[in-house]
Amino acid sequence: MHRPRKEMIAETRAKLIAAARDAFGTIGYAEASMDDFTASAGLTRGALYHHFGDKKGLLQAVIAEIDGEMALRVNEAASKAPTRWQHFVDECTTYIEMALEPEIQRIMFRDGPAVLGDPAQWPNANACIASMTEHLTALQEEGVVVADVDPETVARLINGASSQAAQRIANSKDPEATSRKAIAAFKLLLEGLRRKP
Amino acid sequence: MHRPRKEMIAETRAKLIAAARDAFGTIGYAEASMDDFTASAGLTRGALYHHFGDKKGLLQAVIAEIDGEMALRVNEAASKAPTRWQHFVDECTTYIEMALEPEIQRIMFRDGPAVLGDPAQWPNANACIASMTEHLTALQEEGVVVADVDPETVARLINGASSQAAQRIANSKDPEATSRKAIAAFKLLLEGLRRKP
DNA sequence: CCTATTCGCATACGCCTCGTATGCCAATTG
DNA sequence: CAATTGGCATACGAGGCGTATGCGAATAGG
Repeated sequence: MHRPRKEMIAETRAKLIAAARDAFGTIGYAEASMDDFTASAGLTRGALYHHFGDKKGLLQAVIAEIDGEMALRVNEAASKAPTRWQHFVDECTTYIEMALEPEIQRIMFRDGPAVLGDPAQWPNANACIASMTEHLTALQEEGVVVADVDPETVARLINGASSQAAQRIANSKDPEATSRKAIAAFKLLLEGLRRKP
Repeated sequence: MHRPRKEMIAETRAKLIAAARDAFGTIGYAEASMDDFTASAGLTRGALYHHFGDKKGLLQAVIAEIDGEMALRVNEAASKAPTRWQHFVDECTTYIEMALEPEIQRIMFRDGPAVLGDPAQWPNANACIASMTEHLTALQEEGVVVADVDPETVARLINGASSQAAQRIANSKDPEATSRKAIAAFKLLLEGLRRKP
């Protein structure tokens, strides 16, 4: 092995991110002790500060990783739709479904915004929004969606509604029924975007 | 004065809530030192623990207070609308406008959910949602809004979209323009709720 | 091949914040 | 007027964070 050094560094970073992701996703950012989860990765806080500056920096790295995964999953799930509009709707519902997962909900929709502020201003963590915005723009050009509205604004509104819907479903006593209700209401709101014939 | 005791207690509680509200709303919940803001109210943490149990308990009290104020303001602002649908729309836009205020944004939409969890499960802090839900129900009975959708679910989705919209506006370089775009997109989504003739 | 230097990471220290246990004094009660 | 309640302050211990410091291994230069 010619450069075990670089590999070791990458491995250390990966181990820290994985351990932090697990801790943040389960007990939450505030409750996660840096001493504890670095130890669970066989490291100490020294490595953390060296690579990420502080706890917030590590959270950013975790968020960037999750965001990338979400964008991949959303694109994959929606790519089979027959029409572009359906593709867009699938994208939104997939987004809600992902937001149901405790780890994503906690890190991306709760602790993340609380610690790092407005998600719209996160660096390298808006792949999903970017994708939705693109589709909305294309739909406007095709005349499917009304023209006089800002695509990214709509994407953000949808994003906000999704996270609420997901929280509601996740905390519901009957998640199945709540999910149906939420998705139905969601699709109704989306209908408002379509051009009337 | 026959019972200065009860008055003093109420005053202490009020002072703690006011001091905490100011601290939470400016520097944020996590950064707010209990020693600091109790001292700024001329008290100590002893009083805080006695009345509210812990820091979270005090946050709950602050949230309950703000929620009550928001509900009042929303109802007042929207009560002049000529039609019930317009009333409902005004309610939503007023909600967005309130969410622009840094204190409300920070406490109600960021730190609150991060510390206390799903806002839908907060005790005594859903007056706004309740009001919107009522109006949606009435609109369904009048045939203005499509019937096969759950009012509270819709109200929650709107709530989520509002908070996103507000954050976007607040962090924008041109808040005026961003606000117009957000409100326009928002109204468009609401149109999806109306029954097609 | 040997030396010098870099740097990844651990260790050690002090500060701050929180939660609890304890104590005091004023207001109420009889 | 004595007894008691309870509102609030003080004191203490534990744990988490950030910084300064140190060590050892991998690299680069001769």
